[in-house]
Amino acid sequence: MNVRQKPERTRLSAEDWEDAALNLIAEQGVGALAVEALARQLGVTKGSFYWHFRTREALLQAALERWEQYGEREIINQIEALPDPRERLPELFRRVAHEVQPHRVYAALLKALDHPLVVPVMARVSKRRTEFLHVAYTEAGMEPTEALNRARLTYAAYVGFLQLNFTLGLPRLTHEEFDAYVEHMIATLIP
Amino acid sequence: MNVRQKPERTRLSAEDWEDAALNLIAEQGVGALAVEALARQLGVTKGSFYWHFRTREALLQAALERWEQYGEREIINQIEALPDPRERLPELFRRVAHEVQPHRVYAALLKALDHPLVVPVMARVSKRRTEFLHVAYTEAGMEPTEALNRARLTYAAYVGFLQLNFTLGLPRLTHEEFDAYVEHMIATLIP
DNA sequence: TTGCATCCATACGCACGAGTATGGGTTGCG
DNA sequence: CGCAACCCATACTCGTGCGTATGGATGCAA
Repeated sequence: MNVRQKPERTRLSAEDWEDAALNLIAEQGVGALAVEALARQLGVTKGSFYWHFRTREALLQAALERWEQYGEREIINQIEALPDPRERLPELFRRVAHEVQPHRVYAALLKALDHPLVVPVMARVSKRRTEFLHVAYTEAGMEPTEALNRARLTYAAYVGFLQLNFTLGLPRLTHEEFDAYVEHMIATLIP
Repeated sequence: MNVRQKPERTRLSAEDWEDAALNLIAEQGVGALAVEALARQLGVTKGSFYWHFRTREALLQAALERWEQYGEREIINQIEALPDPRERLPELFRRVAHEVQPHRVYAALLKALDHPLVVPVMARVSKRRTEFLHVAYTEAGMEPTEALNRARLTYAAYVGFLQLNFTLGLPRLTHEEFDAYVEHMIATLIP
């Protein structure tokens, strides 16, 4: 029903603008989020935009909220369904490693941590994920204090890898090398 | 009225501009690097700037080169002087953890990885440091392949920690918690 | 069909920051 | 002393991107 492709542009909704904004952020970063550029991409003009949103910041705000809520139902929920707690962490690592697309926005927002609207969102998301890791490590048999530090270390490694390999594109890893790296992470970080 | 209050220096050199640029980058990011803002901070006007540099990009380029060359003689050289290879990695971790200031520019550049001038610099610096870790892990008794992955993991953890705690300011760690985290890193990542 | 809300186009104002033109002041040196 | 080379101030131009004003087009309900 909702056939919204590039050639066939019916009327737009606020959600369409938010999705387009997230795509643009994922590809070119928060700094590249300009209303006229987005309008061109959607096949309309600024007049449309300023009917749906009061300002550019409002769009960013809405897009971030949308992304955060969408992220609620992410891999974490599937992982928690696994019966054996000891299976969860390795499985989490492997899944995260092979789901490339969802991390693009996160990597882009990581580079926009100077923007006031981005900071609280990233703080919440990162906190939530780190806490999940904390619980997972505890359930895997670690004592709480050590589990917390391990969770921080793990998440830092994730974030750093995103920056280095994703954004910086260094080093260029083949599939085999990448898989070996993931297995090395698992062997090193999971007791 | 003597308008020039802060520095005694009445005439500026290109190096003065580059240092000021690096300070501004460390505090407010690459995006905040504006010539008129810098000029105000230095107590002069644009006229001075465009005598020393042809363009804004030229200043950024020069500042990055200056930072990279300054970074050559960093902690790494001191660490290599340690006689016992097994002592080097723990000592490196502890020193890096307590030298806060030199990481500010690196953290800021991490958020500017979409800028064409920043990417090659960061690629070189990160590559150099990772290779140093690779050698260090090898000398500590690891086999080369595992040592390389461990080096990548370690450096990713460093980068991620920078982003999360430095830029995002999360979580707020006390000195004791931070030291405990560092020791946990050492125990986990160093064989 | 009429009337109203929704959605968009066109044309503008305006702030901000990069870069230019040009002249004045300062310093070193013969 | 005097003259360059050097350093900086003032006053512009110009492109870009946000936001506004206003009217036209489209869909839906009565």
